[in-house]
Amino acid sequence: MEKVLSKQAETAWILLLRSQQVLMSQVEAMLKEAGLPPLSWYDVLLELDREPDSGLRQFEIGERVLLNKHNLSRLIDRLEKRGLVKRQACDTDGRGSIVHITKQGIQMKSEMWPVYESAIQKLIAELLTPTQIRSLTEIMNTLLKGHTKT
Amino acid sequence: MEKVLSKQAETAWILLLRSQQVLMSQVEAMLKEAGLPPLSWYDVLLELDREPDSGLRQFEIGERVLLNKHNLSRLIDRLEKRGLVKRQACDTDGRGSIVHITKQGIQMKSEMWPVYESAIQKLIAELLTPTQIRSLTEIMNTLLKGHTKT
DNA sequence: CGCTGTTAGTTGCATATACAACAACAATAA
DNA sequence: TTATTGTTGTTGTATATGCAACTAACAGCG
Repeated sequence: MEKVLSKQAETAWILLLRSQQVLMSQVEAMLKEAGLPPLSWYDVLLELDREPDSGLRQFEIGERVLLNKHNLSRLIDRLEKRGLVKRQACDTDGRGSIVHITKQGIQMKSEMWPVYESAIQKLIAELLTPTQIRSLTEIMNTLLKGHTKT
Repeated sequence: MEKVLSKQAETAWILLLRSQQVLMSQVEAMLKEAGLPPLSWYDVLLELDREPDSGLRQFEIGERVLLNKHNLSRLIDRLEKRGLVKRQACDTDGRGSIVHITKQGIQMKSEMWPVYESAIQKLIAELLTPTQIRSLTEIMNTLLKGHTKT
């Protein structure tokens, strides 16, 4: 039995938490400053834009964006209310709807991307070396894979 | 002028976001399963426990925990309502109060720690090598230092 | 002293999230 | 067919968060 918890791991965890808070709020602030909606909207629009023809069921969006259905249901409401997205009755499954991105949605997505991109540029790309970026990618992949177990 | 944004950095960012979501929800789930309050409570209790005699002003807590005053004000309300914390009028500054941790607060903190610790153990320490943990620490420090500029 | 600007903290309001209960349908088995 | 169970999605409710307006108190200056 090894030491209960290495101080190292705890420190890393705390820093991870803090940086996530800071980075997220920075990105959201940049989007807001540009008069654009929050990041979660972009996530959904991006996924929908990848399937412009077939669209996506809500639960499919939920899987890709890591949102549970409660929130997603209302998030789609908001998107639909602004005309960025539209729901269509699903032929093969009477319960659900298929969500499609609209022209305005595509437009919004393309407006958000430059802001988002420059945020990533400024907050990540400019600060880290290529090696660190690779390392970060690897570490995050490891952490993500770990969670599925249990 | 280099490429606008390396695909690498974008990937790293996405993974960072995803892992944040997953890790946070896992930790919160573990705490909830143990019938314990959310992580933000622990953060505040921890900081207060470091100054058991002098206590802390609210804005000091806010600085350490990265919470803005609006949320903090109500978070302290909730903590106070459960008797984990108590506000005292501040002698030297009539506006504000000094927050102290109570016996029950210390108790709660010590109940939360094992759960929190085992969460970090399981979600971080067990998955990463010591080298990766060091690397993660360094990268997060870099990202955090970066944000203060501008 | 009064005046101004700043800071600490609270509150109202709109919005966002989590959880549970529910309705509608699908899929399977008897 | 009917019954049963699981899945998709919505809604009610409680709670949490962000923002702006507000109060109260500090600090500096005439």
